[in-house]
Formats: sequence, structure tokens, C-alpha cells
Amino acid sequence: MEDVYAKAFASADLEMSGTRSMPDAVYQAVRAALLQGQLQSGDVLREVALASALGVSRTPVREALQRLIGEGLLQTARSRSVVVTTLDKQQVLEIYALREVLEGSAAAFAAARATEEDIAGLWTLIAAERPVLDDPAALARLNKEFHHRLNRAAHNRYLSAMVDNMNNTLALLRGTSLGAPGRAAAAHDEHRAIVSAIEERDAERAESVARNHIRMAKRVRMQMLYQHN
Amino acid sequence: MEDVYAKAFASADLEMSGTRSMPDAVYQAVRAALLQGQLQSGDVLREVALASALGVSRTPVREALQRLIGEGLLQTARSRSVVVTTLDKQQVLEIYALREVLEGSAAAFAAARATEEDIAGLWTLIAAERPVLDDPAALARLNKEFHHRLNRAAHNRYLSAMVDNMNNTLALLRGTSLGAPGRAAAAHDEHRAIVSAIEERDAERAESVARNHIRMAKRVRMQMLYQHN
DNA sequence: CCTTGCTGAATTGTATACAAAAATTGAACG
DNA sequence: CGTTCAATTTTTGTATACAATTCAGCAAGG
Repeated sequence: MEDVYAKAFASADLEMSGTRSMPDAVYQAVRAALLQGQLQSGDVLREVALASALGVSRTPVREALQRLIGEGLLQTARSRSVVVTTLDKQQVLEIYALREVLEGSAAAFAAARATEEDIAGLWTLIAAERPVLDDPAALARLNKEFHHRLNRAAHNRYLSAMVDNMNNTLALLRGTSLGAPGRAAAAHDEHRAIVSAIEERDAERAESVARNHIRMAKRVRMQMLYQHN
Repeated sequence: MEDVYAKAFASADLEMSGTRSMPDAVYQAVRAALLQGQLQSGDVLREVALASALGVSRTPVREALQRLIGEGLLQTARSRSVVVTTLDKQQVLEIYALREVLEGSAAAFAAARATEEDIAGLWTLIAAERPVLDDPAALARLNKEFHHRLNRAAHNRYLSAMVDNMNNTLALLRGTSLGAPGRAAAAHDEHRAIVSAIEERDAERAESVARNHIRMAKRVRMQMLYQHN
């Protein structure tokens, strides 16, 4: 009875604070377990096990799982069972291709629409990166927050939702590209270039450097995953 | 007892053919009613009414509604009730801004990756437009199919899903911009320009004309909705 | 005439019972 | 030793019961 949930939801006693509904609390808990890697590609999620681990009935669990399936973090196997999504090489390439488009546009939009507060917040995050450039885990957290805030600075909720979704899906891949030698410093510089362009309201340059940033991340990622391209 | 479901699901006896599950059949039925305008922005969807209209219990209905909420076609009001999404002007602008990015990229990708069959299919659809240029309803159907096929020709499933989702959301707005004087013929020409660029494998031009096509559609739509810009 | 608060009806949220489907086990057989 | 099939168990799908919440109508008071 090797129970994956014991480990994934050990201390997670359903933070109902800040969440309106019970399915939402389950959603948050499972999502966190996915993004933090406590659940990995291919892992099966069983309704009763999840329900008892979280102290609710199957009904809200099912709703939460459905939602995560809709977002692409989970998928149904042909036997009805729900598993953590596995991305093949082609899917990873498609996601990065789209991410380049979306984050490039987000940067361009941000150059036109970001508020001074948006820009100040981005600089603060970049400053926070410097002391942890050799701590991939801490840097990954900051990096995620940086991209989230950058996308929000575009002030287009549909765009933000889509980019966040793409980035969450990529989080299913184990490890972070920021651990590769020299990548941390390079990413830090690229972040600065993006925010500089936004600050100068240069949409064209913002898009260009943002796209370049994603291409670099893709290159490192593909090397880590498949040792080529 | 003014029942909106009687009209929306009168003859819809749950096409379970071609759909794997019951919630999926409900999803298809509600989605069709939404896209065909039998349900309009603000309409409330009640679980028991829907369930009895479709001859199932509330459980699969709830799953279908959750899915449609996730896609943005439905939304929950603060009182827990589920209503058809209402888009305000700002949301429409954001969707068109994103659509310009996405369909532009789709056209650019298609220029690189479309198969000969993809291109032939697009020409066939364009040819089918000509005889119905003065029938907005028929043209709208063909137009939807054209954009769907164009996006698929990009061969990026995430991009396709996102564009389709944006277009479905826009379908919640009543009427079609293709009814505006001269718009049908113009859109027809723009479609030809897009496919020509793709056929010539000119990604830059494909993106440019596709973006222009969306901008034109936006302009007409905003005029229809708000009588300006 | 408008507001406020109460009561009953309607509606959604959650749990659970039961049915259907899938997975597993183990025994028989090659 | 491996394969196949049947019986058992597990797991998911659907319906339904019950609880909690929200809504509607109406009466009393300002």
C-alpha cells in the first residue's frame, strides 16, 4: 500500500481560508502538489484516496480534478483513471513555440500599458534575484513570480491566463533550466533587458528580448531533456 | 414558468453517438446552445431544469457546467448561480488584442508547417464562401470553419485550443460582423490573401495579413456594439 | 411609498448508495 | 514457466438524499 498521497498531502489540511469553496480548496491543494513536484507525470490520482486524505467526499474532489484536466495539468487515461499529464517532446516544443509568442506579446503590451508600480515591482523582483543566483530552487520561485508579474503588466487577463497556464504545464517537467551552468546569470540579464525595454516604452525591443529569453530557456530545457537542439 | 430550456434543448435528445461520456454529451448540448445563440449572455442555467430537459441527473450536468465555466463561456454569479458569460467592452478589446496575436502567429506557423492538404482545404472553404456572400448566417458558419482549419494548419495543438476558445467566447456576442455592408466581400478577400501567403510559405506576410484581418473584424464589431472605434 | 425583516420555496453544495466498468488475483491448462 | 479465463476486488460513473444557502413574497414599520 505505497500511498503517494500520504507524502503529497501530509500536512495539507485544506486551507479553506482565502478560498470560497471546498472544490476550490481541493483544487489548490492538488495544484500545489503538482507544481511543487510532489506528484509527477504518470502518477495516478484516485478519488477515494484523495478524498480521505483531504477529509472530504468524492464529489468536490471530482470537481477539482475536472478543472485540472481542463487546464491540462491532469489527463484521463483510456481506462478512465486520472493521471498527471506526461508531455512528449513534440508537446514541449509546441508549448515553447507558443510561449515565445505569448510572452513576447505580453512584453510588448506591457511596454504600452504597464503602470509605474508594475515596473517598480519587476525591478524589485530582479533585485531579489541577485543574492540567490546560485540557489536554483529559490531562483526558480522568483523566476516564476517575475514571469507572472510581467504577464500581468500587459493588462490583458486572457493573455495572462494563457501564459500562466503554459508555464504551469511546463512545471510538470522535472528540474529547472536555471540550474544549468551560467543560465542563472544569463536569465537575470535577460530579465533586466526586458524590464528596461518596457520602462523605455519600447514595445518592439521588449517583444524581441522577451522572445529571445524564451528561446534561450527552450534551448537549455531541450538540452536537459533530450541532449540536443 | 417561462422556460428557456424548452426552446434551447427541444429536440436535443443527447447525441450520445460520438461522445464518450454522459457529461461530455451534456457539454456538447449546452455548448451548441450557447454558440448558436439559443442561450444568451446573462441567462441562468439551473441544474435541475437542465438535467430533466436532457434526461440525466444533476451530477453529469454539474460536470459539464464546470467545464464550460473553465472555458469562460459560463460564469458563476456571486450567488452561486451559473449564468452565460457577459463580456464588457474592455473584455472584448482584450480578446481581440489577443486574437490578433494568436491568429497572426497561427498564420505564420501555418506558412511554415501547413501540409498541401491543409492548404487545399482552405481554398475549398474560400470557394464555398463566394456563392453565399450575401447570406450572413451561412457565411458565418463557413467563416468559423475557415478560422478553425487555419488555426489547425499551424500544427500547434495548444495554439489551436486557445484560438478556438477565444473565438467561441466572441460567439457570445450577438450577431455577426459579416452582416455589415461590404464586410463579407472584404473578409473573403482577406481570407484569400492569408491563404495565398501561406501557400507561398511567406510567414511574415501571412502574419501581417492575418493580423490585419482581425483588426478589421474588430473595428466592425466595435462599431456594431458601441458605435465607435 | 419605500425599506426592513421574516417565512417558505427553490437552488445549490456535499455526501453517499448503488451500478457499471476496469483491474487484479489465482487457478487451470498448455 | 507462461497464458488464459473467471471470480473477486477496486475504482469510477450516476443518481439521489440531505444539508446549507439563497431567493421571493409579503407584512409591518418608518
